[in-house]
Amino acid sequence: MSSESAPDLSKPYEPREVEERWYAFWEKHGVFEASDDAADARPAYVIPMPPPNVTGSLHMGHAQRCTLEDALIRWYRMRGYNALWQPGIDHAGIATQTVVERQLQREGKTRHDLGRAEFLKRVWQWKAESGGRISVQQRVLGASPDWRRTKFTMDPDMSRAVKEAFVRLYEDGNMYRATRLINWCPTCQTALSDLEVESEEGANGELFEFAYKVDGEDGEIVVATTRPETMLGDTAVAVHPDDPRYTSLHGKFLIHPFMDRKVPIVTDAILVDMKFGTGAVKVTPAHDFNDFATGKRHKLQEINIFNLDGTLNDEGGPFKGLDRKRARTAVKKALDEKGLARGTKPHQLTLPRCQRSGDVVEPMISTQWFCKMQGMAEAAIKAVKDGRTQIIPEEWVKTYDHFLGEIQDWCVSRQLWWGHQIPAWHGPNGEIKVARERPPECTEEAGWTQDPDVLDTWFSSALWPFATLGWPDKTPALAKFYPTNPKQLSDLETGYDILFFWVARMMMFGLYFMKEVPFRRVLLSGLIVDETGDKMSKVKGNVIDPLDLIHGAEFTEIVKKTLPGAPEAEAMTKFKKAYPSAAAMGGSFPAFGADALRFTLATFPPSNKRIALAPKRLEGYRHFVNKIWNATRFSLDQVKLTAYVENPAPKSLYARWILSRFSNAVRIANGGIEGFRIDEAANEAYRFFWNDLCDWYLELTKTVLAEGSPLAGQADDVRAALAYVLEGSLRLMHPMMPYVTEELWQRVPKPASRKASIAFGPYPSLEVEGKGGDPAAEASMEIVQKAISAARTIRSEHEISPAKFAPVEFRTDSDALAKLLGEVAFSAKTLMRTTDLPTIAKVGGPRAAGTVVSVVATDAGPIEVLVGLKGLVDKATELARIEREVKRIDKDIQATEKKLSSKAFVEKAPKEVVDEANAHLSQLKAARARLEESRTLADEL
RNA sequence: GGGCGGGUAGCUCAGUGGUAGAGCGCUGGCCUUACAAGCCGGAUGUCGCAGGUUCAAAACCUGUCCCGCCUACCA
Repeated sequence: MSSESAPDLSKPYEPREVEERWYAFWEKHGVFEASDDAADARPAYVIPMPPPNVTGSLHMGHAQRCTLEDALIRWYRMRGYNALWQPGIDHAGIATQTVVERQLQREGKTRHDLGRAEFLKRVWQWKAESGGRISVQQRVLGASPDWRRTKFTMDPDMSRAVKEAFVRLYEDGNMYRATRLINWCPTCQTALSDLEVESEEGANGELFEFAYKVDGEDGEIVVATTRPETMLGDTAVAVHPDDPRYTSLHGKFLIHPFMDRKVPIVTDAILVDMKFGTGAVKVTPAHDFNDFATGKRHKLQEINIFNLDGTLNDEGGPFKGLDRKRARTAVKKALDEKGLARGTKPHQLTLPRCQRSGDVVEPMISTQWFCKMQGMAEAAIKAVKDGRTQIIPEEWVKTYDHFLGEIQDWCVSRQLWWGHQIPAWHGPNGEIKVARERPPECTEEAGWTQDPDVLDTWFSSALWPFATLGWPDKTPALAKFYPTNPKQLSDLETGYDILFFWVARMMMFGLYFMKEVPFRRVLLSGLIVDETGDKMSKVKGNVIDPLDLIHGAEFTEIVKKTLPGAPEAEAMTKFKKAYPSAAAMGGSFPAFGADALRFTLATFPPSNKRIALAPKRLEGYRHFVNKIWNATRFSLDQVKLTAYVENPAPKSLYARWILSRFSNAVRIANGGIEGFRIDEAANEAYRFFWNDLCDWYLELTKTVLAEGSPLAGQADDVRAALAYVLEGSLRLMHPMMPYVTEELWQRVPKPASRKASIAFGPYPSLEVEGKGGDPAAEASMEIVQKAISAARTIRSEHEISPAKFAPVEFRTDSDALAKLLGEVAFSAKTLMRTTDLPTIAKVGGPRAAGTVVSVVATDAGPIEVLVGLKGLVDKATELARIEREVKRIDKDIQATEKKLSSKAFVEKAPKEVVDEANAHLSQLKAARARLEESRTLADEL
């Protein structure tokens, strides 16, 4: 790295150039590469990356995945693991097909005009041109997967795995074809799995009532429905067997008003709730899940009234050709004209909608492929119960168990063209053969055709953890990275929203095909929402592109993307409403940089289900990045760090203290990342670096290194510790902030044993950096900090200008404390801004006129911090302050006395709690006495 | 309807039995020569509500209200 290309440290941190440069460097040095080599003795660790959709472009969810997974993978890598982050892209069946169909639409064509083969060519062409843009964007975030191993779920080897899996399931009797009621999306024209149906709650609908006339006699039965058009497919009306209102009608028939058929009255205690509505239910077995079951119980006819596009077919009689919505109106009108309508009531209903198209899903009878789930689900539940896979946070275990406990068979076939075509061949006489390759006897000439359907996108996703490693072949990668023994670490990190879609299915298939769980831990995190807590969606215009946060963007540019086509003013209003803190930033986002974005995303605990993205928060962490930048500059330029000292063993307090604080930070950070509490690691790094290192240590360093400092003898200690801690801090933060840490780490003094990149580690460890806790140094420094803070507070409260210097005195009866304060007096002088070195005296001596006292309680006894106010502060202000103080203390005294007067407390509470309370009380009383004294002294101001 | 989670400072959230915390915001003072993207101070809470257990509850128990999310076929 030539120094010419590196940015000038004296300027504020500019992320973009730095980020691009280091990413290229990492790729060049093969930082991300994992090894399959059986001879490689390093322990293995793997994270299968949730493959983003090929149609996708980077959104905040991806940024969150990248951040958390990259932090984990870098941490393991730095600790010497053979760490594989397996990247990939998902072919995203429906989504991709829709995109390309829309493209065709603009050319005035449909996929049917092209034919299957041509259409698929177009999709592949599209994929080659615009698919996978996302992996470029992931690089911007600093993601470090082993790109050489990128898999696309439609790659030939993935297809082979899919076929293998399907055939094995079929051969084992777990994949079967059946005709039953399934969820059908008329827009996508395909079957859907239960999971792909979303229910929209609280839609305002109505309950329409109408009458069926009884056949052969007077009388009628009134039924209620939210979907009047389905009455065209009614093949029964059900009543409760015990309902006295209808006893006389049992076994009789009703006249269908539009169709030439009689509708039987059946009794069914399962379907019918006597108390609801009229107690009579119309039964449409072909278009309602309950009715379907009822139909099976009573052997009712199943009449499908819809075409695949949702229009009425021949069974719709006079209404044939109408779509569902218009048919509803027409049927109601026709019933009314026949005098059968019996009014409507408002009714709240939940609409099942297709996850992709948003169209209302229609239950249809259809022949599909199903995968048996129950056995696999039980195994998957057991694996978590056994602890073979741990779900973190644990609260999700219940949800996981609940879902798998009630799971239905998985409808895996889709009537699409884009996807893995089902490896089954249909013969001329209805025979079916399932095979890895077309069986030789199943020729087209002999009338055999391959099943036209493709598999649910999630089918290939479910094979991801082992298919990407070469399964069904026994590859070295599979042996090394699939966690067949508990020592092979493997984590699956993702949003909880795909726990069922993906995680549970991987668990089931992993156990089924590999006989062992696909990962040792499942790490679930929350969903990123806008600043007001709303889900990000195109409609709401609140989607933020992570790249705009990283590189900066004008709001006018952003809103063109959030609500394309909408008037700018409207889009801007929505955007600013969704992000109030952005609105306060003016007209644009500055370039926050990838590190700031990552750090922000890293600070949310996984228990946080909704992560509100506040641009203001990013700003705070951008400041932090800059703080690191400046602190490093100061260390290099001012402190003149040139040498690195391994295992420093300083004698002086400050150096001992910062090493101890650092070791504490190292322990917390390691514990945090290990337990998937990256937020704890990030917060501790932030706190340590800013508060301990910058606010205290670097300030103290200045006093040690000041010209003519009596502390000059500590200079070597202080420098050695700083070099050690600074280099270590950068490594500590690298998993969360890869770029700035690399940029700075390259410049700081470091041991010769370090490799070319900070990414190679080592990560600060419990054994090295984390072992040096120094409780004595921490205790001493705490006292010093408290004493200095006390003086500062007094100065501030009395509004003594920093330009003016005040006399300060420390008083203590403890020799140890006196010694300590004597040692740090010179530093304290600067930090408290006093004219002369603070004097050290015994408690109880005479106090100068106009002196205010603050007491710092320590284990070795109290330290009184005396600040002379004479000539600096006016008397009235001082007296008023004393009054306020007296009031506060009196209140505290009362409360404490009351507590101590309680017999129960004194007798039952642990001794140390009682002692503490007593100590507290005596301190309060002493403080009270000093205040009285101060009042007298104030008179002399 | 069932399940899960949450209600703590203005905001976003930590905090699972011992004197209420952080960041941001607010506020007073400082251009103290690394950083004003900064430094030194300060204020702020009936810890949703009501009971209970306990010497002691934000935390544990019961009830209740509100808010999310997941799930379900009330016609």
